[in-house]
Amino acid sequence: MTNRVRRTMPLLPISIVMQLTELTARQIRYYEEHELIYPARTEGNKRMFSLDDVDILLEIKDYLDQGLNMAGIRKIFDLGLRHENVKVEPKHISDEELRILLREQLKHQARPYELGGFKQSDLSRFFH
DNA sequence: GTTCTTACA
DNA sequence: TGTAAGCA
Repeated sequence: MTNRVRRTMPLLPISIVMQLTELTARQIRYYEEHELIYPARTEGNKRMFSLDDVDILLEIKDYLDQGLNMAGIRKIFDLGLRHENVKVEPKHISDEELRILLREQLKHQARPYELGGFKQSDLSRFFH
């Protein structure tokens, strides 16, 4: 079984995802509504989330903590700035790729300081 | 008991 | 976003 299948396989009910991400059911459904995640459905119409979904939700939570609203988050995803992690095996990452990854990581970790004190309304200006 | 949709504050 | 109603 490929890793991709493992990550995209719908396995988790919303209750588990809530604990894993510390997001409310309302929020999780809201992000699905905005097409940031695409959970599968059971015969009984229950949502089933994949590990990829959880990963994306955790990333969304990061942006939320940084004060971004839906508009800002959507912009980041649409722009393809998403941290599409673990897509490559660590062994196959070249030194150059590793430098780029670390640079991106530092860039994002630095964001809280750069944006400290700003309110959601302020931040949204950069994503309108 | 849990999740779903819809709707209101 | 939280919460409540009415279902499945």
